[in-house]
Amino acid sequence: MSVTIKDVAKKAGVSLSTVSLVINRKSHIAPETRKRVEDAIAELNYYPSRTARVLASKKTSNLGFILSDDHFSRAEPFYTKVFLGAEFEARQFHYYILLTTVPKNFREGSHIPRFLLERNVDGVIMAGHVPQALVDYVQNLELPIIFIDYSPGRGRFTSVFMDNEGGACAAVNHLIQLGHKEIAFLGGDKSHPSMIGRFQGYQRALQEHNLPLVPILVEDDDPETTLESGYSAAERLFKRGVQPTAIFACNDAMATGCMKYLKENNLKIPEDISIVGFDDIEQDVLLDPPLTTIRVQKEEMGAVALRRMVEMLEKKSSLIGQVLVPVELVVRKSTARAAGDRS
Amino acid sequence: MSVTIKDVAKKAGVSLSTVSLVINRKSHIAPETRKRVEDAIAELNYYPSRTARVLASKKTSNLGFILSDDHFSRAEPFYTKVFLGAEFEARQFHYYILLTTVPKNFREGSHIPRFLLERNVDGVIMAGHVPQALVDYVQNLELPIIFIDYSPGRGRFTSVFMDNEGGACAAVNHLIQLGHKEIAFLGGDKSHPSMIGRFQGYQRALQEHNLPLVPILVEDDDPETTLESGYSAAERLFKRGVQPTAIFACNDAMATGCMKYLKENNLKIPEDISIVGFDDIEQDVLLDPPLTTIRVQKEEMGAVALRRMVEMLEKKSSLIGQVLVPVELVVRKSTARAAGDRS
DNA sequence: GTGAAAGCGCTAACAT
DNA sequence: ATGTTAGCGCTTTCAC
Repeated sequence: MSVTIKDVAKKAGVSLSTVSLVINRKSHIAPETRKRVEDAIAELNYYPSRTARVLASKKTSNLGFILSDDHFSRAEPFYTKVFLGAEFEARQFHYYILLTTVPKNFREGSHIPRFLLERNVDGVIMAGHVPQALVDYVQNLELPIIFIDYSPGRGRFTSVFMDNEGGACAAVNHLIQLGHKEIAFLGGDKSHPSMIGRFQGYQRALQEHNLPLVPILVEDDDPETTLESGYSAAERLFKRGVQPTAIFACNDAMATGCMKYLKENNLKIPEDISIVGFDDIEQDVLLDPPLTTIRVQKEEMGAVALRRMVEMLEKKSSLIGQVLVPVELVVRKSTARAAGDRS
Repeated sequence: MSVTIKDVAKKAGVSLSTVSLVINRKSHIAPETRKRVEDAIAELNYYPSRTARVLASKKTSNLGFILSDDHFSRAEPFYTKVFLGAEFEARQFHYYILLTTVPKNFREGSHIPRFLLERNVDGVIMAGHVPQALVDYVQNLELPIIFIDYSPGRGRFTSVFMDNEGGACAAVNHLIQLGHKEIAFLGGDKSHPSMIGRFQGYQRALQEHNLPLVPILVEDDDPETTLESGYSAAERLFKRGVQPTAIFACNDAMATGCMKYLKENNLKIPEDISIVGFDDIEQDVLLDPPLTTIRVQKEEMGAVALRRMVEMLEKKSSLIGQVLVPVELVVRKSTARAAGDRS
């Protein structure tokens, strides 16, 4: 078979346990002994058998990553990138990630991820909306959990979010600095924490600049936040006879739908009206004009979650709470100085 | 700790190996003994330790799944779905899938997937274009490999493809049955095997119906197959003064670009001209009109690859060759009976 | 600081 | 058909 700890021990002229101690950096080993062992390892190109270590040490060095299937296969690869960020970070800590999906209508009695049944993970990361029944199941196993872009209704957990409020605030500040005073908010799905956060950011920016919150400029009754809802929300907004010089849309999909409406109604972007979105999806640069938006660091969200998990596992520090991943304003061509502004 | 094979043996009043034999369905066990063991397993809610099995049996029950990072995080979740299909299928065979990405510019000296260094997989599946250096590395490890939607230049391998030629042929047949006789081909990236296959399907369909291949109706000089190349290819085509009544575009992105050009030039779809694409990407239904296309079963491609891998592993049958996953015509609103046709 | 030895939970000959 | 036993490659007391 392949080279084992025994071979290393023999080559280095020490015992098995010494090699083990060197590998695991436990207790103190005489520098020269350590060197001999390390040389032997290098020469033999030795990699400890993960399986044997797991069996002997009672920790699996595996992490579960659970997503609902519809989230994962969405056209916008948000969660794919989150996973990528986590997987990349996991390499550093020598964890394997076992990725699996559960049906969005998961309930008691559904197929349970194998790595849970076999108790083959040290912890699990769940991204996006996951079924409560699954959360309960994992909790019963007493496995540490980290949520990404989600937090279950009951219980206290650690969750990683993007900075929705800060991002929205930055977006609206950008508009204000361009001289806009009549800034509409286009939103939807008011129950979603992200959407709530973004609306709060909108409010905060206005407030900080002593601009009034004009209810008639806020259009967020749609239950969805899609391209279509952006279009119809814009329609409803303008049918009210308002004349905003700028619009903050709660995400890029809605911004895109809104732009479609504006164009069809002969409003020039950004000459007549500026618009900024949120998310920085890939299509943004293909729009005409390219959309100013808030960039979300999806990979970083995954990486942060992974580091948090490792902390919980290794330092036993079970600090509970939210982690906010910073976002960033990306200025493209859909925003310009307000007409008539000469500040 | 948790319940072990020992507990089961004691409870069932048999030896360890009997339990092991029952679990692994090897040799024949008296039906009643088997029943006793199975009852004990059920009662104790016993799951064999995967780790211990791996250590004792020399097979990892893990499969590596490698993608290049840019493929995986594309906006169109093609490979995500392929992976999903493989992962889902893997559950049935009790394999874990270790998913990782490599940079597209991977070369000797790059970071090598950990599961390869640690020899912790029984085989590897690679999807999309993967670096030759990696392929060589895996081959040196003497691990079985299956490719999806790709096949390396040198060496003989098993690859899973979609049925490009059959799909293209079905698409063009559909047009012919609608009475079209002047059918243009819009393609690009002539070096890509998929594009070659699709052009062959176009040819075959014409041939089967005794229609001539008119070179001036073929426009495939663009090195890309994007929305933009679809637009410019259409432009070049029509600037030649031809008047096709239908167009087969080699993928939906090009079809979309082509539609944009047609609309700008006041050609009505499908009244004046029919168009069919290939891929069935999610945006198709949002187009105006919704695009008739060829559906590719992405999940099935992953599932097929996985089953093939399991066969290689378990039956040692190393049948080498291509596997074609069937595709399917999806008729929407972009195709209609040819004007003036009354068959 | 280093070595000896007892497992970790299972499989796989080999006996019976 | 079933039991006995020797590992698989490593970690981890416990001596020295």
